Amino acid sequence: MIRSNGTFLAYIKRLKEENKFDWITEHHVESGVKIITEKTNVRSIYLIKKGLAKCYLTEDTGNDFIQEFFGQGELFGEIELITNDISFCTVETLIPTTYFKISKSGFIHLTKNDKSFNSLLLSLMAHKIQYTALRHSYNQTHSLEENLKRLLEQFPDLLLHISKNDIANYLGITVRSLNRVLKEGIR
Amino acid sequence: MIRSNGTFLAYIKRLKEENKFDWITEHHVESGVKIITEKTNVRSIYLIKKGLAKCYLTEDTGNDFIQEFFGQGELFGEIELITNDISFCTVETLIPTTYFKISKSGFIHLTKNDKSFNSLLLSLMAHKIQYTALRHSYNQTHSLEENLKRLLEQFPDLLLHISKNDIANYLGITVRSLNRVLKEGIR
DNA sequence: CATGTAGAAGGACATTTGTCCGAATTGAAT
DNA sequence: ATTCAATTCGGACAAATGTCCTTCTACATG
Repeated sequence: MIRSNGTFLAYIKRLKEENKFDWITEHHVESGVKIITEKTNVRSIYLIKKGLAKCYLTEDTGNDFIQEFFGQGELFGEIELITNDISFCTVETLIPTTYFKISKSGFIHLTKNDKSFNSLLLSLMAHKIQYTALRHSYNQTHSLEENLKRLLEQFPDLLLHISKNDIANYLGITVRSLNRVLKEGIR
Repeated sequence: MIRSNGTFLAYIKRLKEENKFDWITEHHVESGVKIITEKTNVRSIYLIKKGLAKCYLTEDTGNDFIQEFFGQGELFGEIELITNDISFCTVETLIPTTYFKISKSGFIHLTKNDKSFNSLLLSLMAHKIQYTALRHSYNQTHSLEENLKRLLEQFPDLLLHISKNDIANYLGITVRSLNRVLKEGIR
């Protein structure tokens, strides 16, 4: 659910502090800002220093599917730069958020010339694939009640930060169903 | 659904033909063979030259979740080698299948010293992430009927190769529901 | 304080999907 | 062709989930 990655963040922080590369910049935005928009070009990679954002796709049905919530240390934009595609999702902040931004040329330079960076990137992507597979497997083979229970155990204060609508979209259900299960009680 | 990747396969074929590395071997197995087993160590990466396999997880409920069907050119095992974890899925052939196998040390050598390989690997993993996100997004926001319709349009002879049980597990439904929708007719 | 508005909650009913089980079908063996 | 076992299919009902809409609540504004 709320993804985070300490090692990668520490590495980028160090790169920036060493001031080797002026193409690493730091930014701060308020809640509700779209850092990346679906179906537009992506020109940089982004790394959350502090904050929370939702990564979602809007389908032709009008429904949103929340892929993941991004927390501290989460990287995004790299997929689009590698595949050379327009973005397949929107990343929107849920609370005031600080992030690092690395330009496309900077990113390409790092992947080609910085072996540590390259290996951290591979690791990060491999974990994304693994994590996603495990999540969808669990969600698809368990009841809504079990899925929600697991989620609340992992993130007890989930409901404080994230609206019910977003949680429902993350689980692929309606708010009505979410309320029902919350009411009936998590046993 | 049936994933395939031409560029990567061609690259590995060439590597093998040039005979530079004796740690690329070719294997053939019958239908129903598990190339990788869940929760065991992975010692190599595997690349399908010709054939078809299913990649699935078995949950504590006893239900299987089929992550993906692997066709020609599909790579697997790389995630586990990168994250240094035991396997999170089982890969089992559905028809007689030929595949290449590259040892862990060979794989690590390639990622570190072969820039073309490294870049093909990054691209392949990025596409896996993108593809998976789009698939689950679609499946979660559309009706069973629409999901099945889309699947059959993409793979008209799906039912010839893959059992209904596997298709149901891929879609996260029961065979009963699958039959119902097939019967009611895809409009 | 009164009023309006937006969002949250839940009742009532419709629809979808699952469970259970018996009927139909297939294929192998005699 | 007949029998048997294994598999597939689908009917009937149960349970889960969605849709629609009303009520409730909180908060902003005149």
